[in-house]
Amino acid sequence: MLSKTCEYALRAMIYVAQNSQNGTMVNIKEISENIGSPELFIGKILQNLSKQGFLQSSKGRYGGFYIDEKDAKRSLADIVVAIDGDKMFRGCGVGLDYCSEKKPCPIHYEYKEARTAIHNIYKSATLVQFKSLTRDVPVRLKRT
Amino acid sequence: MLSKTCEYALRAMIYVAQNSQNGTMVNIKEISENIGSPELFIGKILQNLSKQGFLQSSKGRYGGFYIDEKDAKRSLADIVVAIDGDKMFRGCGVGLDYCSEKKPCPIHYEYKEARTAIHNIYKSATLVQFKSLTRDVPVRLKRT
DNA sequence: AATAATTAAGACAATTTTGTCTGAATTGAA
DNA sequence: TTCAATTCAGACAAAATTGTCTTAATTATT
Ligand code: SF4
Ligand code: SF4
Repeated sequence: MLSKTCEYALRAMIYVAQNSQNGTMVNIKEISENIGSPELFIGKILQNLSKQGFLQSSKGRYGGFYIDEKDAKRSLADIVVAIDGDKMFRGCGVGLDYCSEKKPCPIHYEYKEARTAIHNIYKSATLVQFKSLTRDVPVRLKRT
Repeated sequence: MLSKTCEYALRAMIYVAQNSQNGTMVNIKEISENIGSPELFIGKILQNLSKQGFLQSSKGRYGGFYIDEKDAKRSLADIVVAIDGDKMFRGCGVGLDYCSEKKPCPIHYEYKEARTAIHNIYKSATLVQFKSLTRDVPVRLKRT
């Protein structure tokens, strides 16, 4: 489905969004411990997303990553596309290079519909949603 | 979504099913040319599926692969699971190891539903379906 | 029986993805 | 200012996936 890199990215973004309350930055050690990823690898991933404008970063002591209100409105779909591209949302069910509407295969219409449903789910899911959920029901981002 | 290996496998199985009409075997050269895969690689993949009982093979001159009526009733889902496992059909939307019904994340229920829809599509799609379609509307298995 | 054409098997190789290391740059605090 | 803690950048390394080669076994035809 999603690449491992992309899964780490989603979990990390959710975690950072949840913990970007009062201006304090979240560092990669804390992130990796909480989402169950290699520390330096999630660093690389967030560096990339940071350059693409998905979150803010700060070097030096007490530095780390931060997601402000505006960025928390981004959807999971945006993050997925930024890392894995849109193959998951637009690709073919049996791996062809393009989707042939003219000569569709037996699963084409059903597949396309389901694929669109998945896309809509990721598009309408924002980081804020996960953030606001923190209070009463903490989202589990890691196997315990 | 699916691994490249699995995509090759699906396309090859569809092709072989379509061309297993009158007892003649289909060889890997023909298959690879028609589905756009490396010849020896699809050989390996079909060897594997053959050992798992998804199709028949025969060595020697005029040998190749063959899918009989019974095997053509297998679903695409069976093939996917045989190669990629069931991560696509049962995995989490953000990459956790297990699906937590007790503390679901904001996308859990929608995601689960869509994932099940995808699963049902692959489960109900059989090789025969593609086979019977051959006559009037040939399925395109390769980029032209 | 000899030959040509095919899959089977396992080792090997290339590529992509995932993960690590090292040093530089930056930042806040002492 | 100095120091410690952090991200940044790029090279490097390991692992997984994808693809190839070589030889053997098998089969039908001649
Ligand atoms: S018709 Fe089927 S095989 Fe062809 S592009 Fe669409 S989903 Fe893929
Ligand atoms: S609740 Fe959400 S994050 Fe947790 S396992 Fe289900 S889909 Fe994944």
